[in-house]
Amino acid sequence: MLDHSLLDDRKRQILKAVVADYTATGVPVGSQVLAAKYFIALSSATIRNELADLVESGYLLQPHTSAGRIPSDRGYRYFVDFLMEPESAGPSVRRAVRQAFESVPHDLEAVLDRAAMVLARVTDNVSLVTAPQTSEARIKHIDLVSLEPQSVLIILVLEGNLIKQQIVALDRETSQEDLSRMAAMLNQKARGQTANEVSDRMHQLGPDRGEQRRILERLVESIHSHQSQRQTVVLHDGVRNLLRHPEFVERGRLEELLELIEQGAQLSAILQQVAFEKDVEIIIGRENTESGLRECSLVLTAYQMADRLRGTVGIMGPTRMPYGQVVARLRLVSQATSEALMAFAS
Amino acid sequence: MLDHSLLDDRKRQILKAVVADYTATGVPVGSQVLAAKYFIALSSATIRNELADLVESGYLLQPHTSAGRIPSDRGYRYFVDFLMEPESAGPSVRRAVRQAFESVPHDLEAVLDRAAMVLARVTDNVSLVTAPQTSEARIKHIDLVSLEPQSVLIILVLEGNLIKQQIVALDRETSQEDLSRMAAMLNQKARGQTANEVSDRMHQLGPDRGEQRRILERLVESIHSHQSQRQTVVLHDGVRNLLRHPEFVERGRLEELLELIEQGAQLSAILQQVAFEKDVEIIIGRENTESGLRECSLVLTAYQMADRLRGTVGIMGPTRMPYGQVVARLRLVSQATSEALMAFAS
DNA sequence: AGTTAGCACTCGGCCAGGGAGACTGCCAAA
DNA sequence: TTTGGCAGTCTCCCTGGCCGAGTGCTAACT
Repeated sequence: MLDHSLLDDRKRQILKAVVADYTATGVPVGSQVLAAKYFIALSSATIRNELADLVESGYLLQPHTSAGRIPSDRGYRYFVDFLMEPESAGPSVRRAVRQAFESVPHDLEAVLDRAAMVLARVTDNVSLVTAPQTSEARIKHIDLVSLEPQSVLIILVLEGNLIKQQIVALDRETSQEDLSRMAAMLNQKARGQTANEVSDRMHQLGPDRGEQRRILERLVESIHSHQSQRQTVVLHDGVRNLLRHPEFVERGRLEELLELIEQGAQLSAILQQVAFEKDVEIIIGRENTESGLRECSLVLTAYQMADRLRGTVGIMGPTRMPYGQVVARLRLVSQATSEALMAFAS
Repeated sequence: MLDHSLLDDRKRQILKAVVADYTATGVPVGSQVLAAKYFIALSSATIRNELADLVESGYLLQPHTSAGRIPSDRGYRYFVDFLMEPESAGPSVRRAVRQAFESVPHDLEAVLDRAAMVLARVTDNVSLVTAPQTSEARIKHIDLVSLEPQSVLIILVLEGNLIKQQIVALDRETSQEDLSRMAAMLNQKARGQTANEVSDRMHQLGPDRGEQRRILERLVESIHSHQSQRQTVVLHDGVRNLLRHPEFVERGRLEELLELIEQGAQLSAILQQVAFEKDVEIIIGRENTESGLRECSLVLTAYQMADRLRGTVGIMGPTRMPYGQVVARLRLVSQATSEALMAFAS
């Protein structure tokens, strides 16, 4: 709001026009174009004066002397904070999103895959999706299945019907009956607790409970490993869209970006940090700490799977993007994703 | 073998040298370079004559009059069929592969992810991995878990400890006791059969078995959906490596390729068709039916998870690639993958 | 017959130079 | 404060010419 008062209304209108025109055309926009298309009442000379001011105060940049102006990161920031008008997704987009989720199976990963796909398509950018954070999810059910005499399948059902499984080798043969008994006991003790709580309580027990202890350990490990391991994975789609943007002609930048995307860990860290209280979070250009993202923007929001189960969904694209449209479409996809998940995460 | 006799020994040596030099340098190779680096006993004029012959018979191409020669698809084919010498992976590569699989959890997808990652890294190309084809896998165990009164979790353990799960809504409340009884029955009937067999037998039953029938249906569906749906997904890694190859400067070609990779279905179809009897299958340039792959080569082989459970692993890259090296490293990764899977697929 | 030296020729890559176009900044007038 | 006019600046693009690499051909050589 402090920034807000620094610009008078006409400067705001001009900044808005520059962002609008530049995001639409990709060409630096000059005073004549602005006068002709957006400010018929003003002459190009007047606009030139205002543009010069906006450059001086850091909202615009001029690539070189005889080119038009483009928004700086600061300009985009001002735009999304104060100037952007709320848009809503058009009917064809709504239809595309609806259709994408219509036939998707009742399966977490399938839904998230689909979300990534459709989001990439409707925003023409790279989509990013993380699985829900399970550290705080409560355990709903535990099942132990004997596979071979010394091999047991641990099945864990968490809130939101999130299922995790792991195969564990045992030290000695254990019958299905024994396992069932153990499972019943575990269910009684662990149900309604989070993995962390189980882990804590486990440490309070002595090291003396034999197989049950071992299974318990693996169980907790299963939750955590799934978490620390799967969560470094960021589902993504639409990398092909990057190639279409002229800002990624430079090979090096593109390669750096691709490495970031395929590697996943750093991106995951960023997506995890998204403040869930905010509706949609936008990170523009140099606001990114990651050097590879210096010329990119992220637009992120959360989807909801169950009460405390939330994940992040968003897009990555060049700083020059139609923020209003992207936000509208991201919201739409996020909501559709939540609905698709709620359908079976009850 | 017919082709083999068409080239005399010196032409073969020259073709081999051209392939070797071109794959190493990326620059069309001329008669002088060949004479200096590979055939000190011959003059460049002699080589020129031979090169002209090789161009005429279609093994080499000349990009333009005053450039050197490059291998044609036919030339590469001749090379991999008759001239390529078996290589073996170096110690640093072996170490990298070993380490990659050392800490991988006992989980199918984790192992395949890791395989894709390391394969992309050691071959500097895009890696492609499909999950095993489950249509012929036998059912080992069925488990039914009551989640909510009207919601049941179906767990299916296939050969190779391949686990599939699905949540199904029931028409009326069913207790865990009922479900356990059903599961016991299903186990007796279905164990040792393939999904297809269960499906067939199901159709022989009347439509009158109520919930059990419904569960059975879903069970079969679970196997099939997982199959038809997950199998169109091709795990991949190393797209960033594509950017490093000079043959993909053209934006259009790259985009087409990326779409193929991200879409997955067509690639999946190709990978499924890999003849498992062959050791390593190489598809060069225009031998690909898919138009996007006309300037690419695929090098593919199979990994083994259990007796009848096999999947495909391979790489996609420009036709100009060090085939010998790639084949050696692909074999290594395939073998390591098989071992990592056997460890828990018993 | 196969090989070699020599030579004229062809063709892409690279660089400098110049014209066109776009936009600016500034100044003076309204 | 706004506006018209104008000189100045900078990129883009096209052109022509040079250079080097490599070829094909012919004639001589083994």
